Amino acid sequence: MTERFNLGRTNYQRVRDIIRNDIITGQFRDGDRLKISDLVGRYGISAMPIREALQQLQGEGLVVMSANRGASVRRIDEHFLWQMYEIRKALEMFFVVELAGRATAQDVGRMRDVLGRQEQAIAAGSEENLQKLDLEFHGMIVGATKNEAAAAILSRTYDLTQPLRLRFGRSPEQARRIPTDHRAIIEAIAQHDGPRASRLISEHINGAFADLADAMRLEDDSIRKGLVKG
Amino acid sequence: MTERFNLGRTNYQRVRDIIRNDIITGQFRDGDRLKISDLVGRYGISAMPIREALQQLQGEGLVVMSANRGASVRRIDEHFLWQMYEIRKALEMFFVVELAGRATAQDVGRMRDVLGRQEQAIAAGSEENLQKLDLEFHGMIVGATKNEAAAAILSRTYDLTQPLRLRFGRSPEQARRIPTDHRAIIEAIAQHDGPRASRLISEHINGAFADLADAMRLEDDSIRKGLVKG
DNA sequence: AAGTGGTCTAGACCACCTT
DNA sequence: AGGTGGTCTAGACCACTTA
Repeated sequence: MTERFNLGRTNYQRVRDIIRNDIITGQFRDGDRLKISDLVGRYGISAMPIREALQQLQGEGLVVMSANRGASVRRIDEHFLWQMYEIRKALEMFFVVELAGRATAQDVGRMRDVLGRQEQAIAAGSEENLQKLDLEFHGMIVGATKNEAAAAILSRTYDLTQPLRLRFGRSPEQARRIPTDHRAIIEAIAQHDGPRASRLISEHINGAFADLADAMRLEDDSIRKGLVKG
Repeated sequence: MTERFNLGRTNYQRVRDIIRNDIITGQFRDGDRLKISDLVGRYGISAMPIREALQQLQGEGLVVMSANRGASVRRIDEHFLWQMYEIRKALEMFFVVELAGRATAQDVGRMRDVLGRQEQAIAAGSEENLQKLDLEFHGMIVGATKNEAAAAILSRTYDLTQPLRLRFGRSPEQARRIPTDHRAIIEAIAQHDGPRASRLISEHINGAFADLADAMRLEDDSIRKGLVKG
């Protein structure tokens, strides 16, 4: 009997999680080719488990594969970004109405707790934690009615936009707006005011999209003017 | 130079499309195990391309895989079905408001055209066509603002519920309700009445869910009483 | 302890691009 | 034609189950 380090995980799962993480944290960027031969060297396993990992990531939308041409990290332009935020609005505006209709004091307490941790993350200047807590907050809204499938879709939209958020950062005013907006949303939920919560969410998400799209356009302009190398 | 039958498609893509189709049309059912060795025999190719096809289908939600235990067709219980219909409501209630705000006569004309073909499909008793046209109608609402990602999500919820619809069929009254509901929705859109369109969509989808869930419960009861073999 | 069936590797194969 | 790199096969390997 030999030691077990394995815990029921297979190579393709491990590699999938590593590649996903490398994409989300910006190690592989937007449009980068993911060549099997490179990845074979990088991870020390053979081609097939890597291909399987890429197939799954394609299913999650992070990676694009085409026949006989291999894989690359999905390129995210402004139109695609806009689509992600529209999907978030659709899901959250709908689910927050349901939540507001039947939120308990405990639900509200949990949301306030996340809010507090967000304020700490901003004080500590941790964009990565802020992003995680933002998904936790919005996930509480969408998953509150035990709709795990909807929560998974929301989470995938975060995976797709997080690389850009990490890359472009956030101004202090933009960061401070997050807990302010969230506090107002929590109040509306606590008062069982679905329509107001829904409207506040919509405005909050519009603002988040505008901030990010502006930052993107700024970089694009810089590249065009040759100020930063592409 | 030899002849080309290939057209740039690879084995894993072909097999993926075949398996997807076999699931959607009910050849493989709800919960069936998909054993690689069976599929190797069935399709005459080796294990790896089949595994890749299954990985992709897992990404689409049709198949569930677990480490060292292989794949099976996702089992769809009432809770999961309910989640799919909630997601549809969230997407369509949101996007129909946008569409109603700026629908042209041409948009409305195209929707009426689909409506006409639905009536023909019902007259012809073709559940499969009816289902396709239903997705086409709802896809026009969600995709109208060029949100291909949202349209893709909607389409996946159809892939997941269609097998049950084909299995349980639909009473004549249930079938007739579809074009009636759709006509009312088109009218609200034509009059640029977003809130009404949104409410009508919500009711329409609630009705569709209730019909299907009832049929499912009926079969479950029959199995429990031993009237039909499981 | 054997059986079943999923997973991984090495290397052949083949599609597509460049010259 | 040659090069690059994605795809496929055969068979070994290994996790998990049943006896």
